[in-house]
Amino acid sequence: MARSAVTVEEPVRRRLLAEATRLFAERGFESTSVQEIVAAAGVTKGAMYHYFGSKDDLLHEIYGRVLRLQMERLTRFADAEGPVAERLHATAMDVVVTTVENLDDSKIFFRSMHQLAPETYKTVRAERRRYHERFRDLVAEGQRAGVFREDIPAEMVVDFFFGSVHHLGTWYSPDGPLSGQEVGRHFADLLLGSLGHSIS
Amino acid sequence: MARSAVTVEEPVRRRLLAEATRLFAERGFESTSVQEIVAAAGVTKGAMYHYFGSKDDLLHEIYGRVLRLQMERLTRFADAEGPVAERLHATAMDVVVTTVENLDDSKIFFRSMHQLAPETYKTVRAERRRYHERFRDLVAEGQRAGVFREDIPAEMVVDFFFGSVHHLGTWYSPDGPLSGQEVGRHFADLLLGSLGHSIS
Amino acid sequence: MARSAVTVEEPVRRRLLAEATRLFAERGFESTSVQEIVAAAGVTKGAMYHYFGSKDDLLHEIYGRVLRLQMERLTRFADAEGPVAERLHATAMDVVVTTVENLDDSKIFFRSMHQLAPETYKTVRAERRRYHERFRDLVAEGQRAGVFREDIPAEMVVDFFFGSVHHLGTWYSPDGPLSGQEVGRHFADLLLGSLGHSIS
Amino acid sequence: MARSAVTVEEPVRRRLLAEATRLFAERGFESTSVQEIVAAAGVTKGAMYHYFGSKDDLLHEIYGRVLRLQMERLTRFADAEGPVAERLHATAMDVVVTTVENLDDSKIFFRSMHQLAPETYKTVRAERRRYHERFRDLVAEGQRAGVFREDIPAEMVVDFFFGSVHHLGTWYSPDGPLSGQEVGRHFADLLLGSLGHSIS
DNA sequence: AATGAATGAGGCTTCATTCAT
DNA sequence: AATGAATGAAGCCTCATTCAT
Repeated sequence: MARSAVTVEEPVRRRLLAEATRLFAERGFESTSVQEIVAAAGVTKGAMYHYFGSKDDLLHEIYGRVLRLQMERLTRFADAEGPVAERLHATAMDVVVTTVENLDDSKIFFRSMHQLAPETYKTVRAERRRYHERFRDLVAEGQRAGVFREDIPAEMVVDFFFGSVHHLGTWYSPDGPLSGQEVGRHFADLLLGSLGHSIS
Repeated sequence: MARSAVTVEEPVRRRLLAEATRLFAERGFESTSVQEIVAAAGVTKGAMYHYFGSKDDLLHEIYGRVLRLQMERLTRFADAEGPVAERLHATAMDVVVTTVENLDDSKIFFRSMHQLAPETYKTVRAERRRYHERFRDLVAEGQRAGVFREDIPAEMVVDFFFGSVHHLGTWYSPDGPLSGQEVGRHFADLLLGSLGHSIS
Repeated sequence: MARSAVTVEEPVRRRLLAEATRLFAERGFESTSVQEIVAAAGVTKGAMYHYFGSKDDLLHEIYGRVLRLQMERLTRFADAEGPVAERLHATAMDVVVTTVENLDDSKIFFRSMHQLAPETYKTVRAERRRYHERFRDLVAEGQRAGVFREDIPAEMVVDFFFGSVHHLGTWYSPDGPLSGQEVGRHFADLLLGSLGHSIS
Repeated sequence: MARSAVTVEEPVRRRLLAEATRLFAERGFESTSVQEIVAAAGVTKGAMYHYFGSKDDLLHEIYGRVLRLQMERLTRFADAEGPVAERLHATAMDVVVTTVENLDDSKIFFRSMHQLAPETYKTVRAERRRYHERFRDLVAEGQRAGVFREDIPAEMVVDFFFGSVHHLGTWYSPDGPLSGQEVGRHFADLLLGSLGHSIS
């Protein structure tokens, strides 16, 4: 079964990550066995340990992918042109849309964070903090510009908002009546409103 | 073995619940072994299985306690006298204060919900829904009264706010600079603000 | 709740033995827990350990009762008057009838014998041997008298017959079409027939 | 690790089945721990659970092997040529010889049947019934042919005889004075005699 | 005569991981 | 690149029994 030498992708590796993500989201990291993952991916344990050093490693890679994606999107929107209120609104919307489009990742994120090895845990926390800081800077920028209320610490506004976003995994369903865009708009409106600014 | 009338020792059952709560919050339900729980409570496994049918049962009882407490507090504040905006503000503050006072319970709540037996899971979801509904009614009442913006579904406002509350377990620390009251005030302000109303 | 000082029976003890017999027959000695027995008898563990030294002791008492009953019946029939063939036939019938009337005892007998403490086990085996020997003597008596074939050791005839009797617990049901008397007659006929003698 | 071509070591699976059979026969299914089985087979528990789904599964496989063997032998003898009385005699002898050659299987059969999962239990009962029916057909054939007495249901004759056979495990010892052949001849003689027919 | 809390040993099973091939 | 047999540690739970009352 010869493969093209050019388009060498690693379907096995990708399948393993995909199934692991799905299963971790569905039943949690601790309640998912390596056996279940490899069975879902249609391979054997040996194959998994060929591509990943451990079950923890799988989780670690998922976190890496999520963090990279989130940061990339956030940066793109936050660094755009335009008034800060509009940028924050657009960014908040995109955060929700991205989360909804990768709901499994979101479900895994906080629920399984503690299962990471201490080293990895620290790295993820730090990366996540940078993510929050970029968002916080946007809020602070608006406060300094006088378009947002200043009596609430920007840091807390961020925790307030991202709490809501993280919670999406608990109630949002793509089969429900609302699209990610719609939820995003509402959430962004609520955020701007809570900052004493109305954009829409 | 007569008991000292003064040092009424904590009953075993209570100690088990307390230690289980602490450990589940600290490292998760799945990552906490029964052995660790009974060791922390200073009893043997047999004693635990005398009081609780299973490890799941322990978790179940914790949920029962949490739900009862939350509902009781919410009802008390929501049913008070006064303008709806003030009642919502006070209720929101109390939700935060209660959560912060029982941060371990909060950490356990969403993270370990999926480990409940399907039957129990349903019961907990239903009870939690009733809780949300009572809060939502307050928001809807204000919308009908014309004091809150009406272009966002009350249901979504509730999910938005409780997401933030649930997230507290992730970042709030009683040793930090802010008291539960302070965070509560900020959160309530943000909530009211997001509804287009300013109370403080 | 004063009791008559005269008719002091011990209903608890009796209930415990009865329920234990039923449960041991139904699911085996090892698969029946003390908890199940006392629950069925409507008492607590403490009560059971008041009357019986151990779970093994319960089993032991059941064996004692069975052995006593069997030996008593066998002796009565074997020692009666009349031709040996008639006595063997009547005895064999009675063995079957008695077994069928106490089918639970029969189910327990061989299945749980190995669970007895070595000491008790020996005693039961010895008592059972005496039982067999009395039956064997009857066969041998008939062989010496020339009414039974002599080319098969009496001992083996006894094992052959009691195997069939013990097996009753596996297939006989009091709700089935045959009474214990009927099965007894057939079995006795088969036994006599196998000895080359026809009585009915 | 190349294998010597001479001492082809018993595969782990086979060793486990062999030791389990021996131990179940010796002390019963419930009183034999998985630990004892794997220790006897010289492997670890993990190895056992690699080959068998559970302790019950081990028992199930033993039953499968026994049933297959019994049916195969019975069919071969029952379907042979010759007068029905001779065929029944030969078959009965072979049943005894086979039982004695696999005495451990026989000891396990009835004693541990109840420990099988309900599903498996039914299957085994059904298979066993087919086995009995083949034997019963032989008896009925002789009755219709007029060579066996007809006043006792063939079904009962079968239960009578197989009771004796099953009981062998209780008293027969390969170290005793009688060979399996000898016991088989006696048992077959007794069976034929009980049917009013003398063959030897 | 009887309770019920508590023990401690042991039972079955799961699981992440390794290793020779 | 991938297999699958095997390990060893750990997990949850059951159970006969004891003991103070």
